[in-house]
Amino acid sequence: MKGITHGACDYLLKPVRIEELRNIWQHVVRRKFSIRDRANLDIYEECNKPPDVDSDHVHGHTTCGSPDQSGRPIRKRKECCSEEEDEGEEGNTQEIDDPSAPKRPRVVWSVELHRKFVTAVNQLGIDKAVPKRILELMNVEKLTRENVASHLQKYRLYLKRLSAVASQQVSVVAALGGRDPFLHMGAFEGLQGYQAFTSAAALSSFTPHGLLNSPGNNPGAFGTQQVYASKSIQTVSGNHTFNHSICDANKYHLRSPGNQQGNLGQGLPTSLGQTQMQQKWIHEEADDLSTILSGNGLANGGMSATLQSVTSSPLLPQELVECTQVKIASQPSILTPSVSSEHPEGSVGVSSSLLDSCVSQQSTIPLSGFSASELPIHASFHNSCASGLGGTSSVSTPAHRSNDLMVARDTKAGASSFGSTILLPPDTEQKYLNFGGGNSFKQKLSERIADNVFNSKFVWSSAPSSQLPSNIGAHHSMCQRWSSSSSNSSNIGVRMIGQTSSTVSTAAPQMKSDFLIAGDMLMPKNASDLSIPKLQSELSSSSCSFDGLLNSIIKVEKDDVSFNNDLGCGDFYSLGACI
DNA sequence: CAACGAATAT
DNA sequence: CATATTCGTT
Repeated sequence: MKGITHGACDYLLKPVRIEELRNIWQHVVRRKFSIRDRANLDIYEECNKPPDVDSDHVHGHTTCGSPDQSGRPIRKRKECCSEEEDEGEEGNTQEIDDPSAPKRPRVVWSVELHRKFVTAVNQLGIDKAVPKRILELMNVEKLTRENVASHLQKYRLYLKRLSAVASQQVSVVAALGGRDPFLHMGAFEGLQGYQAFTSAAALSSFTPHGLLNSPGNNPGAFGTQQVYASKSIQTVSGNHTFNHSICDANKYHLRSPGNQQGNLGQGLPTSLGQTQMQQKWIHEEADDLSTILSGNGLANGGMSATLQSVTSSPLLPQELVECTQVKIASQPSILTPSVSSEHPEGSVGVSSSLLDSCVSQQSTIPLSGFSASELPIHASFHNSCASGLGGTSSVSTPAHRSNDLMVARDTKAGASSFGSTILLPPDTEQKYLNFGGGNSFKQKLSERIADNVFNSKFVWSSAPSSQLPSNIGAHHSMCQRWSSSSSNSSNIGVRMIGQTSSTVSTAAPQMKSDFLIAGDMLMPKNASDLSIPKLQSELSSSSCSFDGLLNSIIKVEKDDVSFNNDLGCGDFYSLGACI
């Protein structure tokens, strides 16, 4: 049946089904589908798409995002065909055999839609989330169970990947340190760092994505975020919070594990003093995270690992971003001492341990206790680049940042690929996150991260960077840059801690722009969503550096390669670990 | 039979 | 790639 070939451009090559042909034909005829401009577009698509819709939207853009902003995402285009009488008329007749009419337009999982989806999933709990229920919760008109199932499949895949990465990194970390990062550690230092970390992590993990996503998704969110953005750190956390709240508010809360509730989050928010809403979110998130973390040593480890992994993981740029943010965030948290008290040492220990391990490895300078979270990164960088670079004076080199960022950015482009690279750990089976025992952690982490990351399709890549050091040789240079950048970031972080956001903003003006770019990533298709960029840029400014670094690093490592494996110190890992 | 979820097709 | 559809299970 199929063998026919299409005339239209693309189609020429592809064999088309009769049905398809038919549909196309119908469209053409009925709709007077004119070949003109769009002609090139896939006819196929035309067929699928609802005519009206098409007309309205221009291809790519329309896709998803733009709609959301407009208000309603394109959920489904339902009517398209049906309405169109095209098929409809003959409809009855066709019903049976004629698929044409029936053909529904493909569901475009706009941010909005996805948001709903995620929310639903969160509400249900990842384990219980089945298409039918999700569909119910989503309560979207034309969505079908199949649609949801399909999306769920993808989503799960995503989570899995995410977890895999995280686990991997964790393992790596362990390997690197040799010591269990999580298990022990200096309690105290760790505390602050930890808390910071935790909160940051929590926030970051969730937020970052949220940011990216949310902005696109929720216009409202945007505005909010922006508002907060003013303060870098706070902003960051706030943003995150915001995003979440906006987007997922419901979701994340889900169930917090029975564990103690973490105060960390609170501490953060408090310090930040952001809007109630935000705080709320933050708290919640933080709580979740903290809870999770604190809940189990493992969990903690897992968290950190996860976070790290996320950050470091090449997979998602967003993730990277998040990570970055996390770090940033962490600092603020650090500021808040009160929080720490509540948390179990273990958690703290964990974080600290991470840091320590990283630090220890690096000979580089320890920024300061608090920066710990960042430190690791630092260290990692050094390590990775390491061999050659050796002790960098890293800490302060703000100047370069812009360059660094650029690099990072470019890198990112390449980076996108990594994700595939990741291996799934054996454990993977466990739902999605394997690490240690914190189920809650798992969930949350997975959820949040997933949410955010999930959609994001980063487009970073768009920026072709001639500059990119694709080669190993470049690697060194890169490293240096990074290190510098990293150092910068760390510095920033530090400053931030001590000072506040202002510093940050100052420090990384350019970053913003880069960031923006990164921001684009979120919604590749929806240029319209762009609104995000501004905010993001602001928000992320602090994080930007990180992202850039991370990304670049990651990418470099990846691209450059192979080294990673050997020592385990591979840049890649180191990053992950440190980060 | 309905719903799932993985696999596969488009 | 992102979705849709198919297919084998439960």
